[in-house]
Amino acid sequence: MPKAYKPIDHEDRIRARWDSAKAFHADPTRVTSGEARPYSIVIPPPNVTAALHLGHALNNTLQDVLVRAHRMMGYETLWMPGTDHAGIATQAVVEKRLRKEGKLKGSLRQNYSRDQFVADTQAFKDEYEAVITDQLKRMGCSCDWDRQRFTMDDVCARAVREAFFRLFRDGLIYRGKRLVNWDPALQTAVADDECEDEEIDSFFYYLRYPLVHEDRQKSADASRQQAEDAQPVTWNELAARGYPGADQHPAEEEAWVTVATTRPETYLGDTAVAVNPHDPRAKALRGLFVELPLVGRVIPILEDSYVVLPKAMARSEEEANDPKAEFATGFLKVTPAHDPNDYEIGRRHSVDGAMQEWSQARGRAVMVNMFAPDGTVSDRHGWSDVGDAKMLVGLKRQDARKKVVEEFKARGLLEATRPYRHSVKISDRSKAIIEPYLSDQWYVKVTDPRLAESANRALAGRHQGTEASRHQGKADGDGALQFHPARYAKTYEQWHDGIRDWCISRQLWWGHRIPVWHRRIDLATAQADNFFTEQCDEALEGNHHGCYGIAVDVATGAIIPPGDLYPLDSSIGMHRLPRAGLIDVFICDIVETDWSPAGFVLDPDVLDTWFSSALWPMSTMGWPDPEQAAKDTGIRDMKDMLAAFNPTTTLCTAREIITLWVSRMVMFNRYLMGAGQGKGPVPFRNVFIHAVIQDGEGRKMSKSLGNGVDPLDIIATHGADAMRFTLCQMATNTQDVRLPVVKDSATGKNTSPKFDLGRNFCNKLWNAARFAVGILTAAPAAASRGGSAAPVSAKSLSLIDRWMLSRLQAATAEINSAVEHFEFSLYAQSIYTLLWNDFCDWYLEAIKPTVAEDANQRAVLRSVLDAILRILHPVAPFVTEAAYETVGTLPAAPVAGLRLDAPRKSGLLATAGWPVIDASLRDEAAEREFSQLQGLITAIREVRAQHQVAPKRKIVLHVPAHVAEHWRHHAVTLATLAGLETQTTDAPSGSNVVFTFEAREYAVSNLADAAAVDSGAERARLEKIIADSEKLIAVLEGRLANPGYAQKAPPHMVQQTKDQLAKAIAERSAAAESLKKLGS
RNA sequence: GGGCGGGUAGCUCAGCGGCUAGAGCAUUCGCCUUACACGCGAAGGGUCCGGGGUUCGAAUCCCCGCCUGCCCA
Repeated sequence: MPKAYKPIDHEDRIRARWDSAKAFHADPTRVTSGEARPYSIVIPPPNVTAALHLGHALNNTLQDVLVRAHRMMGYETLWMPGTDHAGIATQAVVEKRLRKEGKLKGSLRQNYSRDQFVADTQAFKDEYEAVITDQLKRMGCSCDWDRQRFTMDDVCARAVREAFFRLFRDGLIYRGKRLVNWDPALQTAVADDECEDEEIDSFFYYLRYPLVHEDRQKSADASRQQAEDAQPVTWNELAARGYPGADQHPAEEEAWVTVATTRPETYLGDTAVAVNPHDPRAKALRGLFVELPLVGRVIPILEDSYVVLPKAMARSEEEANDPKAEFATGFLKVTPAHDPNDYEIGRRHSVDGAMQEWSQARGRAVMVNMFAPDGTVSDRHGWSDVGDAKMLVGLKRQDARKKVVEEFKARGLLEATRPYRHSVKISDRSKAIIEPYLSDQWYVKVTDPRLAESANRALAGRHQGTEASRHQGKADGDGALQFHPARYAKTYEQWHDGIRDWCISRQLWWGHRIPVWHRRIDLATAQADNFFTEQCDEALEGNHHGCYGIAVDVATGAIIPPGDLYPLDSSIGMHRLPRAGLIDVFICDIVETDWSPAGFVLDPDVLDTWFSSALWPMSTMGWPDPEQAAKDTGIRDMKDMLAAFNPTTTLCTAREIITLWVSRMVMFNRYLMGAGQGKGPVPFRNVFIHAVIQDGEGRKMSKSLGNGVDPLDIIATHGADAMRFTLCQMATNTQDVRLPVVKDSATGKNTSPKFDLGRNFCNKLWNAARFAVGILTAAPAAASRGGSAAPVSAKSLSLIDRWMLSRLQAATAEINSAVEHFEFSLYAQSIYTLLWNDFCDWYLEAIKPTVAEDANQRAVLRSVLDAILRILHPVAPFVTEAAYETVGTLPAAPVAGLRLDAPRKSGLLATAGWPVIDASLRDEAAEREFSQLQGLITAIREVRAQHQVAPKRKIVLHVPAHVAEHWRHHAVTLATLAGLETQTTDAPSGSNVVFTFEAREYAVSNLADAAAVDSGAERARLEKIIADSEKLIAVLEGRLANPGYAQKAPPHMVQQTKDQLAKAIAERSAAAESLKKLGS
């Protein structure tokens, strides 16, 4: 074995051995046959948008630790790998790339073919999927690579279509016109989590809207000419109506109200002005209208308590302290199609009251959409009464804003402009400002109890009310889900309590096409238009395989049952003529029928990426048709995967994913699997949420900050194991962990000094193994390979060997518990202490003089080293496997109580048995005795260091006569580790140093050739001992002097304190005695 | 606004009712002691954020405050 462990010399070779042995291939039949218990994890599929970063490295390292440990523990272990198509992210990246390459100019939709774009993106995906897979392999991830999936491959696509179909059929997917977050650059709806809030410096604009009377009679039949119909209201009249402050204005002039807005351009879409009912001006305004300048639209004034009262009118301190009160005028322009709050106001008031009356009387829309999908002002998407505002049409939002402000100013209607800092929503992908936009979208009705409520019922600990409910629950998958750390269950639960329906359509090209065909038809002409084909009838009646249709009344939005649509007249055996009216017919088709000959159009949109991700624990295992999946992939045992591995054991992910992904997987798995209807099994029993890695300043690692660390750079410089060990060591149960980032001056790449820890540790292991191999090669542990020698019994072993086995037993127990409880940092800490401090610093040093002669000791050395390699393997798979290539060939002599099962595949450590160590090997007496020995050795070393005794010099230890017999048993160890020539009970003659150990006086002599002993240093040393003892004595005496202590503290505590005090006093007097001698 | 973390040695973190509060890195001193200088031996270094309370006893539990980070609206 070479002197230093160089990862680069081993990692590729080791990986190739694992691959060729199919060491990580999971066999579902071993589970279904009952031969082995399952352990399974599905990888959170990385986006194919970019290479993996350090967060992925952490996430995947932790999964691999779990997976490797359980594989060794004998579970049939599956780690399912794969990647995610990441719709919007990937589309944005590819679009940007095409522009950079000059292949795309202007609008993607108008200047590029959809098929070509999908092909380009597919190529991009192939490229990055390969990069990602390579990265995972380099990290040592023990995934079942033969089963790798992609969220858009055939198997997963079938799952998506089937899930959509079932949800659609069961009424859990619907289409609706709602206000969504619209990205005008990418021209698609985006989810809240695809946006960020950003503070910007902007303005509040104060716009005056002239008050008018509406001329009902004329307007009813001539709404286009409202401008002329409306009659101005004067201040005089307002004063007469009791409007406070109206008399401050010239009596005959036209009156107005002032609205405050940060987005003046949206006034084109205003359909009301709202005032708080508690506003003293409200009453005087009842029945009045305002007229929008330029547009000429006359809109009602309505009362809604959502409106913030101006500070001066605040009725409570709370209202006065509302930062908006500072800027409010008390009048709110209501733009339902372009603001979420206004949308709600619009909805509230279009049910009854002023707005309903207004909209019905005039046939006006409450929602006026004045933007095109690209964010320019448009009169073609729901805005018709343009009037004199024609000049604004076609302008971008910013330009429109300028123009509107200018026009108001020119008319004396701009009252003021005040600087205001507020936050706006920015699209993550395009950085465009999000526009609330009214559009037709598909929704999953997650608010249905069969989904959201089912997800919460899955939580463990929720159903502890009654024995019956708990019992009943388990069978359903209720109560089967557990979070680690447990506090995250709250996040999950609260999310479902406040959940809103999930918008699943995206106006993108990259993704799963929504499998719905649409046709709008007038029932009056339906028969003539050949609408009622047999196929169509069957779809609407739900009789056509793989097709399910619904008809929606365009006017009311209500679903029309097929029976109502064209009732069958049984007397003549034919359909009667259908009723009249416009209907929308939607046919969900997952057998890929071409409905275009029947006049249908396939929905152009794709599904939100999370829709396919939500099916991941099912789709990767062949749902809904495992037999077909087996045929498609050529993997025969694919048909058994669901039965063997779903529910999976654990999902390993980050915090923000709880709402995005965890929730949806639970809902879908429970709805679509097993008993279904929300009563099916959970997709995983445990959710482990790990920390987020930040840089040294507590900032997120990001490309724009340039503070990211590339896992491949660390693997290149430190090795995969070093990276993994360090990441594990950092993985505590807190929310985030910091990793100081520095730029390597040689390479210019980001790295962190923390990774040295892992590298040093791997090298330490390598050298310990190398040393042991040297010893065991010279003199094997057992006479012959595979010899039937009886196991070495701990009873026949030396103290040092019993101590080592005891330490190994304790550490293994600690690690077993750490694995079970997701305590990765503790795992790393335990193995570090075991290997470095116990095994290397003490055990290997202590056995040097004896191991060549002691076959039993060699048996222990061989076994302990083997066990260490095994328990370290999940964290550092490469270096342990590499060491095992040699260690595994050494003849072994078994140690009683320590079971080390042979590897299952090709002699690979990765498939070897996890050490099973009998509790009887725990030897507390040996630990106590050895720790005392360590104490004396340390005390001697301290004196040596203090007196600058040459490291190679052998010194003489003078021990008190009554403990001489005791230390004689440890003479060899003492001599080796403390550098003794001999130990004696004789008093030192000549130059020497006296020291105390366990309150007894010892001495060392022969420290130097010259007789000089530095009495100053010795004095300082003793004085420090005295000072420390005194500090301790004061503390302990104080504790005992406290009357409550003796009475209330447990007796063993009191006794312990007394013992400590006695010891401290003895320590102090011994040191004082020595000091006195030194002084004389 | 609601929820959840963190504040302990110069740095990164353990400890979460009772060890004179620990580890790694960094620092200082001495060593190329034939496994390892990616190493060995030794040392120095802390009003455990502040203030109250509970308790015989608080870094640890409770309350208030300050700072800091994240998630969801």
